[in-house]
Amino acid sequence: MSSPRANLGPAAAARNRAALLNAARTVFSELGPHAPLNAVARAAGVGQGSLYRHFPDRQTLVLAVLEEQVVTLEEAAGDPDTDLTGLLGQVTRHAIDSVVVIDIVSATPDTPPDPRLMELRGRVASALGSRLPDAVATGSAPAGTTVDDVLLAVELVATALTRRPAAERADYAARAWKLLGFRVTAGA
Amino acid sequence: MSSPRANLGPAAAARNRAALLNAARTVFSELGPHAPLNAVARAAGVGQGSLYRHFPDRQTLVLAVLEEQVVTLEEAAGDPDTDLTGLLGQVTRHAIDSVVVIDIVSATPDTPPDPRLMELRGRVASALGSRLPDAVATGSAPAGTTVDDVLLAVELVATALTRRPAAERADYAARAWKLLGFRVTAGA
Amino acid sequence: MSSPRANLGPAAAARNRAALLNAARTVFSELGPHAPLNAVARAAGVGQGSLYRHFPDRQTLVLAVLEEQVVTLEEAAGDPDTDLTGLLGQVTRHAIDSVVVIDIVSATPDTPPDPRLMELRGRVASALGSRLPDAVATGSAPAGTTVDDVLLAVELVATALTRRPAAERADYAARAWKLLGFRVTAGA
Amino acid sequence: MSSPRANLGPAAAARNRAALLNAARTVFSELGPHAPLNAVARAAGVGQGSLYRHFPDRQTLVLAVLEEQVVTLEEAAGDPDTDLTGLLGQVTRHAIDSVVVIDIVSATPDTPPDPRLMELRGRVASALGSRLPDAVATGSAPAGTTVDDVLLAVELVATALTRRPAAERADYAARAWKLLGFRVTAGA
DNA sequence: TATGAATGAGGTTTCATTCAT
DNA sequence: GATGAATGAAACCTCATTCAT
Repeated sequence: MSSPRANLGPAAAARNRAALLNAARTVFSELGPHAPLNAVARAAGVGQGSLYRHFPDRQTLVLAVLEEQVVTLEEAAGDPDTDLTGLLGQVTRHAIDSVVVIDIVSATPDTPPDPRLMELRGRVASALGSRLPDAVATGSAPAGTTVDDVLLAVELVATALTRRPAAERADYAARAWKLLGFRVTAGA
Repeated sequence: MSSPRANLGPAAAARNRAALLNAARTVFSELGPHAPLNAVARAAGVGQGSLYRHFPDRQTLVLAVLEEQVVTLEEAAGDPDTDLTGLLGQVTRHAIDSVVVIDIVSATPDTPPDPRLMELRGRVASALGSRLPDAVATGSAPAGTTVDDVLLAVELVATALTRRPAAERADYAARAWKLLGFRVTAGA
Repeated sequence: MSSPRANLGPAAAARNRAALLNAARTVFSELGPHAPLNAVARAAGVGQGSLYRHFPDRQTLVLAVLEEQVVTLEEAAGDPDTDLTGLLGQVTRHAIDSVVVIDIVSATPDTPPDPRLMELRGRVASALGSRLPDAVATGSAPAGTTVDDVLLAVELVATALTRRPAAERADYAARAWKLLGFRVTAGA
Repeated sequence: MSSPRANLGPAAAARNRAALLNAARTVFSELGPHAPLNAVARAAGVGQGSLYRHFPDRQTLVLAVLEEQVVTLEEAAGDPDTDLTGLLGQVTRHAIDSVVVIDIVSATPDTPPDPRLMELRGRVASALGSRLPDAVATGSAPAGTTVDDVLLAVELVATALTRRPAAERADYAARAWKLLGFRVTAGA
């Protein structure tokens, strides 16, 4: 009878997916990790049902957001001129912007770690690890730092950022990296 | 007509309060920071209403749990034989046990920090600060560490523990403290 | 596993809205202005959530009931053969049937008057005002009566009906209108 | 162990009762007819239990408030110089001040009218009735007014005041009395 | 007799998820 | 494949009432 949002057919699928990812970043960032999923759908200009078709649960949606960030990181790691300091800067920026994602991933302690998350973790390790020796050599990372140490450090910082008001995050991250002994590019 | 829980009268007040605090620790620890408050009441063997009388909201309840821990810390700090390493060990143990409390306190970023939390923070700072010079002198803390640095480190560790399965927490904390350059008594 | 109410899809939306309005009239009339909203949902054969989707709060629900009545009044006012006596009769009948609605609308004195209510009031004023001069001329209303007077009279009667047992309302209204000096068609 | 409010023994009984009545007027007036009863107890500086001992339910408490007002009215009626206009002014003032009481008395339509309320009604009728003939004679009340008419008018006005913001009540009452054709002393 | 904590039923509201169209 | 209304379980919280002291 009426004409709600036009049904653009399959063509809209990709567009919708992208819109949902963007909306997810925004909404989670504004409303926190417990933002109602329908807020994401609304922000994306998409029906509830489409949200669930693309991302059957909260976790999947968040992992997709993370994956985007990892891809970006891998691209940066593809440029031979980028060093650990730069990569960590990028990771920090992501953490600052989408702070909450990390809050949702593995939200339930004592839950078997999500394999998809583990995979992303591995890819981050590769990207950062490729620059670690150089970083240690130039003093951008403490002597004796292992790849696991770097990941641990990233986790400490990213998780802590989760609790800080947006306005303080950049400063806070800077202090934390300093305390940890890493040189990190200031967030853009 | 039926026999509800007996009304033990006002005499039960203190007992109830204590029971609620214990229950809160347990329940939050098991069900996570979003555990329904009625689960706490039930675990404490207390009516819904009593919970709300003693602790008008989640935040207040959690702060009371934290306060207990701070009191313990202050007692430990009263013993001249206890050094920073020992105090941090105790803090870490608390964090491991009641991991989630930190998750709830200041759960809403961008919210003006709760003054009650700030007060507790100050007391922790005093307790730890009193031992800092010694710790730096003996190499238990990195050279140049300030009280703020110690608090930052505690925050990084405690927050990160929040995300780890219970079984891994002790190990995880040990690795983190090592990375941060602090000597810390192994969790009990 | 069980068979909850069938999800009839969006097609049911209009039907649900109507069912809720009917249920609201009935339930409020029977249980009084503080009837639990879930009683309305149940009576309408509709889920809790649907009630809240259509009518986000009690006030909105009640205003919708009132609006229906105002529409009926406007229709009656559209018929040139209807005089003030007839219109007031209709208003009185509405008040008798849905007595409580007026109890809920503007339930909180000292609250800024709801603009939606003001709008309805304006529409009632138009409908009644169009017949006032004639009514004064024929002695159906006291000499010198203004539109505001008519509204005041309606308010006095409608509010008072709120307090009377259903069985007495028609008589009570008749007495009140007589005291006020208006000729009003006996309630149907 | 502690010393809460001192238990002054039976001597305090009368004092408590009075305090509760005062508190009831204030609290109902400020919080509306649904004010929690414990707010009344608190405002009276009296324990919950004492409230219930003196006034086993809301209705009883409210009737006691009304009774006080009726007594005042009867005292005024004892003075031969007071006419209907003055008595109605007093009634109006009471209605304005304690507006809500009438809201609570017989809050449930279709409930058998409370006999205590009926008795008060009778006393009001006597007080007002004694002045009616004079009032009609002097034009302070419409010709042909019966005692029942006066009571009906009082009810209309008092009930309607219930819905008005405090600031407007005096004006509103004046308009209503004028519409009803009674001369009434302006509220003090 | 006064006190005030305890109780718990019940109303309100939200939101993850389903499903007819 | 998209849409968006419907569902209802479940959390939150309030408050009338009881009762040990």
